[in-house]
Amino acid sequence: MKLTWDINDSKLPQEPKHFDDFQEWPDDYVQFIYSSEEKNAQRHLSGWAMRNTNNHNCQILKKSCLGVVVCARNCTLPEGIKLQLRPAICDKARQKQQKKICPNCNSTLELIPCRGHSGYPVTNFWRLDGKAIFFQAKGVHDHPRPESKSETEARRSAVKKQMPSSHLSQKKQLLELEMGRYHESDGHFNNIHHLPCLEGSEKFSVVSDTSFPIPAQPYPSFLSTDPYKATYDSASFQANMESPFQKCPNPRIYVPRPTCGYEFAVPGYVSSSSYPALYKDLTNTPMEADPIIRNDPQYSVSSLNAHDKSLDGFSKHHGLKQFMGKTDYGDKSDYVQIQASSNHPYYSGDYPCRYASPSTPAASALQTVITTTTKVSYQAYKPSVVKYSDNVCDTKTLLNCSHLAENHSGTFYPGLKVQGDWCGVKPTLLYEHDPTSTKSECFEAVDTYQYGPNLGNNYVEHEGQIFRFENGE
DNA sequence: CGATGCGGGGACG
DNA sequence: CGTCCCCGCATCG
Repeated sequence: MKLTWDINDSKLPQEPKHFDDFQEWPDDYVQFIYSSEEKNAQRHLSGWAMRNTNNHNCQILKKSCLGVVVCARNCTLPEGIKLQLRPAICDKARQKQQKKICPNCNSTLELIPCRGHSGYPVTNFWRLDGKAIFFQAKGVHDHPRPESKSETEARRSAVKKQMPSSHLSQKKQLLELEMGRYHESDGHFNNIHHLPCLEGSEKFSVVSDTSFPIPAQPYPSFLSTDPYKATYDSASFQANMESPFQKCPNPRIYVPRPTCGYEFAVPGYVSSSSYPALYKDLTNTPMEADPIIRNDPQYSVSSLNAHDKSLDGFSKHHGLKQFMGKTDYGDKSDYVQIQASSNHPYYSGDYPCRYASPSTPAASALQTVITTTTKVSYQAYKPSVVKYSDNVCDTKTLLNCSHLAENHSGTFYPGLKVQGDWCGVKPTLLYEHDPTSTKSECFEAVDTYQYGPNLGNNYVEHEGQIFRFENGE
């Protein structure tokens, strides 16, 4: 169906039978047709950092991928995670961004350009035609996913709020605290409960790990209430869910060798504001082994925004589950594509070198990644070899954790309130509560990115994940 | 401050 | 020409 048209065709399919659900992380040579009502599509949004490219064709909007910003030393954060920041779209801002230092090792940050399309950046094309928005992507991202736009925005908003009161010393303290806690909590959902909200309410967003297949989940009915936001979230949500499966093939691309560890990709972004984001590995197995960081989108949990996640959590709480189901068709298409792409010749070469760190021992079961709003996203991986089916298995394993998650919900949730907007919808909400005010401080002084776990977010995410599992079951 | 779009221009093939 | 990229301008949140 999707190959029946090309973005450059003089005439595109009229009145498509159905519209695709918004895909936050399109990858590979894929095409989608969104409803002109879809806000994310209207805004030409993408999880990838895409910048406008002049193609001298006002009918077709072309955007090219900026890649991802990582630590020049490719250092591994305490938990085996790596920074994967979203490149600023604005050239000027990007240059500034690259002058900042890695919060973990103080080395410089590095922009990994995207060369997934015949050596050129992956390109995305958008074209509005009647009631449909045609989307076409060309190329396979040869780099890890950066933090999603929503995560970035959440981080910023959080920063703004907190900045006023933040102090460096406090920030540092917070950071330390988080780290310590982080360690303590290794890997268990339960731990999450224990985690204090370091950041302040605002900053952290938790990212769940999307590595496993996520069954369709019901969406909160309220989503429908706010079409716009709801759609957005749902879209991203779906994307996240789908991505894991779809992209499984890609893992190889990023990480050539099969490893069994968990990988965590944590984009922590802390530029001026630092939010420590705490993330935990939900899996039972801690990441003690060195987790290899992979860039695989699939694995990256980051794809899910805190919002999304929170959304999930909410949905659960609310008992709205219907929504999830809808993601399906998108998945299918993706899945197919993925398979096709699995063999991509691209990247495999460089990427590994750049990104691949020592492989980590395989972790076992579940992996959850929690990210701060800021953007730390953890990615847990399974062995690179993992396939969809494998993921499924994991999922099952993970299911065990569901109860944990629920506990979380009970525990934390209350604390986290959903204020006017949905957490899922708006990142800011997440931040608003911060149980521990102290943490919220961000360090600005150095412009480093911090990462830390966020309780609220974590909570949400966990739930979301749990949810997923349940559904899957 | 940045994200986005737009569009002129230059460099290449 | 077509493809890419750079740059400035403008709008908007």
